Amino acid sequence: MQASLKHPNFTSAILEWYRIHQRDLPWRGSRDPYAVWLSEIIMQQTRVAQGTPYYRRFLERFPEVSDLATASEEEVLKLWQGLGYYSRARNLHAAARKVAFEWGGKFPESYKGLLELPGVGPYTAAAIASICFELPHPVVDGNVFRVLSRYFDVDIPVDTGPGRRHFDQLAREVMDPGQIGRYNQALMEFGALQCVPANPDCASCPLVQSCGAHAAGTIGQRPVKQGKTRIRKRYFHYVMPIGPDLQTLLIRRGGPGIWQGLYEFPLLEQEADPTPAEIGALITTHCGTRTTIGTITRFNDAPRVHKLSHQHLYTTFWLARAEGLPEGALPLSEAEELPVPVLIAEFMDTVKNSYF
DNA sequence: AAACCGGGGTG
DNA sequence: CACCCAGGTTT
Repeated sequence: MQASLKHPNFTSAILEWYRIHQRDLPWRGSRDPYAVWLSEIIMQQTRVAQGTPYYRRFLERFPEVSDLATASEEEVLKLWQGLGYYSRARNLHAAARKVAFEWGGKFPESYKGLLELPGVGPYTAAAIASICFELPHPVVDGNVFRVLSRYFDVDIPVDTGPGRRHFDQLAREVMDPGQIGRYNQALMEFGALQCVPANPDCASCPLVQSCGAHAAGTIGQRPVKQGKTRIRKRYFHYVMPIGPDLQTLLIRRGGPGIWQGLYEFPLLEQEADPTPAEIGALITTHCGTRTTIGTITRFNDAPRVHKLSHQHLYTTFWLARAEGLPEGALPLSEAEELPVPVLIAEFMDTVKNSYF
């Protein structure tokens, strides 16, 4: 078994561990750039268990990159709904169009070329280049940061420029260029299953005897991160207009900010409860002066807290009887065809079951 | 360099 | 509750 020059022990142990413990994932074994790219974008900052159903649905609906390229962005976002980080979906669509319409349906076969795809950064380019084309680029993801920072007991923060450069170099030194695709997947799999973030089972680890952090007792402090993420509180008041024929209105959210391209009900962002006049003005803004508001009822007594990574959304839903809604108004059944945030999808479900 | 971007799982 | 997840883009 060939291995890296500088740390053959580490490299061969990872590969041997992988031979025994690797999971049977749907995209594993494929060297088709489209399938590998799709899996990598979906799995960015996403657990395998959460992303796998999406991967299957995308590949079934879009068997080839041309199918994805000719679809509407709205359909792509709808299929992405619930997975989060929706810029991934918009970039996925844009990248597919680039491959299909500018590059003749063929993915770039170099690291630099792959980086030109929107949504493809250093990690994803290295993953595709190594898995599909056996190009000697080490992947450096969250798993790799953790495994290397522990094995070499590195206390340089991983989320800094110097840290990034240090771990890139380290990853390069321990890689096996002779089977780079397999090795990259092995290292990530090792991080995902063996060298886990909390309470790793070091007793069963094949590298325990040479692990720096284990010897130093610093396993729980690796990797070092400096990032401090403050959570912002926001107060949303969604007003769902309901016409005489139970039609409603959804608005496409623009940028910048969360949920770009997704649909939501007319929104007032303020802490205090909106007055009937404010709700009327909101509806007028979106529907024009021909629309009139009838009874307004508060749907949820206490604000529903929707938690994102960096924001807590304290949300109240209001139902507003309305007449003279514009042409764009939709029956609820059609509204469900549009891509919406999970918060809105859950509300629409509740309304359907309790109100009508 | 730092901020921003989702939703869900886990201890 | 804090942390993390097969990260990338924008400012």
